[in-house]
Amino acid sequence: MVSLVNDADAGVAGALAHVKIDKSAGVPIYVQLAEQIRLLTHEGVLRNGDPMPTVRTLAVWLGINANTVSRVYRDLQVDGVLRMERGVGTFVDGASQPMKQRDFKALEDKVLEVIRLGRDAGMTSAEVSQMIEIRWKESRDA
Amino acid sequence: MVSLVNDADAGVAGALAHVKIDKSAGVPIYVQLAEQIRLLTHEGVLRNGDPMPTVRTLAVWLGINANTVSRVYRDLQVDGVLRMERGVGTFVDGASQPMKQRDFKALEDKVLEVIRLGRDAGMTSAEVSQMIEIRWKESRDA
Amino acid sequence: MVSLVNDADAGVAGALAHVKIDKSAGVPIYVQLAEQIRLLTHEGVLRNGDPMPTVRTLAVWLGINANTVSRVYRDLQVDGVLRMERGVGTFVDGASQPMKQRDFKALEDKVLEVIRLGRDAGMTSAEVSQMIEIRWKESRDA
Amino acid sequence: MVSLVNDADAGVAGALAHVKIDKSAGVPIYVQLAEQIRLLTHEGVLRNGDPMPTVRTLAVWLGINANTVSRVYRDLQVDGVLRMERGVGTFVDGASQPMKQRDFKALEDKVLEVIRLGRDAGMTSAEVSQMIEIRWKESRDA
DNA sequence: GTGGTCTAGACCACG
DNA sequence: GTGGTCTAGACCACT
Repeated sequence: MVSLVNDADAGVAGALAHVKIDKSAGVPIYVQLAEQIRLLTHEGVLRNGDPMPTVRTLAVWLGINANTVSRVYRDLQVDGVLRMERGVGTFVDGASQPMKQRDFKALEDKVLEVIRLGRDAGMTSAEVSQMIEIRWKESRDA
Repeated sequence: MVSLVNDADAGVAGALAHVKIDKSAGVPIYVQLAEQIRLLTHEGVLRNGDPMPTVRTLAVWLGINANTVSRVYRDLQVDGVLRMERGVGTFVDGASQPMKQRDFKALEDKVLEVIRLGRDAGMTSAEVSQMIEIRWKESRDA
Repeated sequence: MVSLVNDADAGVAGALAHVKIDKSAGVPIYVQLAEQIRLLTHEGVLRNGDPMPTVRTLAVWLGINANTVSRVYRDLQVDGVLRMERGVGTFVDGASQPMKQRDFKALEDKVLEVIRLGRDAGMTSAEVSQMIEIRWKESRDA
Repeated sequence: MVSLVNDADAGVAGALAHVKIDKSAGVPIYVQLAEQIRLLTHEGVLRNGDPMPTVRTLAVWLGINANTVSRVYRDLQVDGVLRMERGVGTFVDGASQPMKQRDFKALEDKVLEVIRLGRDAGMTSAEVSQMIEIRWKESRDA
């Protein structure tokens, strides 16, 4: 399962294979991609120093435009998550510490339970996401 | 400053007080509102036959444009969640069965745990929402 | 000299008339525009609350693409200089205090002297700008 | 780790020590370098006949790519500022007369005043540079 | 009619 | 071959 496209791409081919873009979702593509990359750093799949695929390569992989990927990389660079070197490539840089594996597992388990409960009740994923957003803000303000 | 203009508005004032709109979120306002209304029907706060506030009233409450509320009502009517009666008002109609209270409580508990774990790891709410979306699709396709 | 294009545009037509874009300069267009807008806020020509021209209008005025203007507005919003309201328009927002008129006059006078001395010596404007950049960093690090 | 590989490098080591490259500036590296070399000729630090460092040496000193230095040397040769002799080296050649020391001092003083005033007003160096560019063109056209 | 997103594609700066 | 900028133009979200 080793990709031989080029060294940079091979490094994270597996990691970024998990990225899924829903073009018909209400959420803009660049937000989906940015948040999923952030998520992979928390998950520990992407770690500081790891090379990211080139803008064009990732665009092809995801079936989106290179400019869109470029915007995401730029936004994440401003945020300190990525570092772009002109003529060289893009690298994971200031990613926050990855979660401990058991913490991430715990989070994932809860997420799957939320999904099961929500789906059983006939909810949509957007509905559950909204529930997260609302409660997130409430508990922050509380 | 409680509005007593008509019974419809008074009827669900409490219920819709929980709706929160984030204008700066990536998610469009009309999606936020629609999904939150859906959520309230699952929660049992909005039940079949309940009168909804008028388009204008809700727009004022939420500080958003009346056209946006109008669109949401229209979408939810197409979806069978609301029923608009010309000259009379808008009512909750084909809402799915509300969840059993203990089921909703269980869901809410899991959601709060997800929020706690995610926030502890330094995640954003959008990041967790993306995690929900991704895992939702994966478990559906599995 | 009052422009009657529309209220928003009229408000700053005079102010933004000073903006000059050099498409063949080494400096990217979006940097030129962003810095010149910033400059106008320091100069006091653009003040908090002032409406900016629409993205498309300014693009036409400057003979550049709307996406380029859009990027500038977005960057300045992130920086807190502008505030964009969807469907409404863009406004000057968190601009720092404009300079006192005599301070600005003093700055402008010095700038004109620098230009005169540089030009007399056969320098290019880019050369003088580099001199500014170098000395700026040196005096900051000192 | 002072290089003594050849006399050319040693000759201007001090002069070129003042060159500063900002990789994250909006201005392309090759423009920064070219203008700074030009500036050093006006300043009188680099004089006709002076040997320049080899392309590779300067690239290492500045931490930039040799191709970039090479391009600058080529551009400056076309411009008549440098002369490249195959197999021998690169020399300052058609540089304009260096400024009289007191003139340069006057320019430098004004520049420092501009920097002080601009910084006090909360400006960025790019903002001041834009001011120079704009006023430069205006006073040229006037 | 506002800003926002996305695309396709050209050309440039840099290594 | 990398990222960066810019353009032209379509379509969408929102007021």
